[in-house]
Amino acid sequence: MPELPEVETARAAIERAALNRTIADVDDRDTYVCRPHSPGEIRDALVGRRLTAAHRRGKSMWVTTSRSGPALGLHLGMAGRIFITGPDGTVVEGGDRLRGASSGKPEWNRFTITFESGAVLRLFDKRRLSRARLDPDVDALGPDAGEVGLAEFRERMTRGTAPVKARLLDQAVLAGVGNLLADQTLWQARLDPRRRVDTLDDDEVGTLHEALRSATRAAIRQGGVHTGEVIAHRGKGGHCPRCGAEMTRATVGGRTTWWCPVEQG
DNA sequence: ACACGTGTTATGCG
DNA sequence: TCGCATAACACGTG
Repeated sequence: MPELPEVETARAAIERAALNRTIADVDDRDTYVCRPHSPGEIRDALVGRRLTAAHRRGKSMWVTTSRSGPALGLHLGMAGRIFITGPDGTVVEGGDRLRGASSGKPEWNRFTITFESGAVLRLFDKRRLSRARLDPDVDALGPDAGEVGLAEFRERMTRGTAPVKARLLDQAVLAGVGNLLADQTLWQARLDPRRRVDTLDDDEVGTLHEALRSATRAAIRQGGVHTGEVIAHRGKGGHCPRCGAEMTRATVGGRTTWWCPVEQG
């Protein structure tokens, strides 16, 4: 689920509901999610401090802490979510449409911060591909996909010979695009996902850049990549919402890819 | 039972 | 070493 738009939603939730409260306890016992730390390491670094600001680049978040403490890096992996509950236990962030914090097995809470107020921040993940770690290295990431300017986008996108979809998914080139946002963006730009980046002309690069911005912003505004017009039509028997042609499926850039064979030819 | 998967990263190959 | 492709990771879901 989580691509750039979902992560931005989670970041904003932390900003609204979890800053400037003193941390009373941290459950960091999941050694896979908290790797490479050992149990208690993150807890010891955070207890007594406050979260002071929530940042994001692409799909990576990091939260700074008071008294020059380490930053807490959070990554939602493929299925992670952030839930925040108030002192009375009600879900104040992350509980969209009745599916609240109470649903799901307790062991799917992979990392938990309890504040002195009684409020709780939880990293919830049915899988275990989410991650919590201290002082994450975000320097290897490319510029945020929602912010990158045209000149830098062109430079980074068109180097080499990879298929354009694979390049969009490369977090070192551009941070934040996942499989669904890539398909939505390419559909909006009317580009074949298999097109080699070195064959794109200036117009196509410009169109792609604009499509990326608009798809990203729309997804943030509407609450997730699932709201993209073409996303519901990915799947067997799906049709292009513009021209009605049957959607084509193949693996591109190592991921399942759906596109309109007529318009994205 | 088995294939699939919205992310990241180690490994392998030319 | 670079650029790219693939497997592996963990584990629920259809």
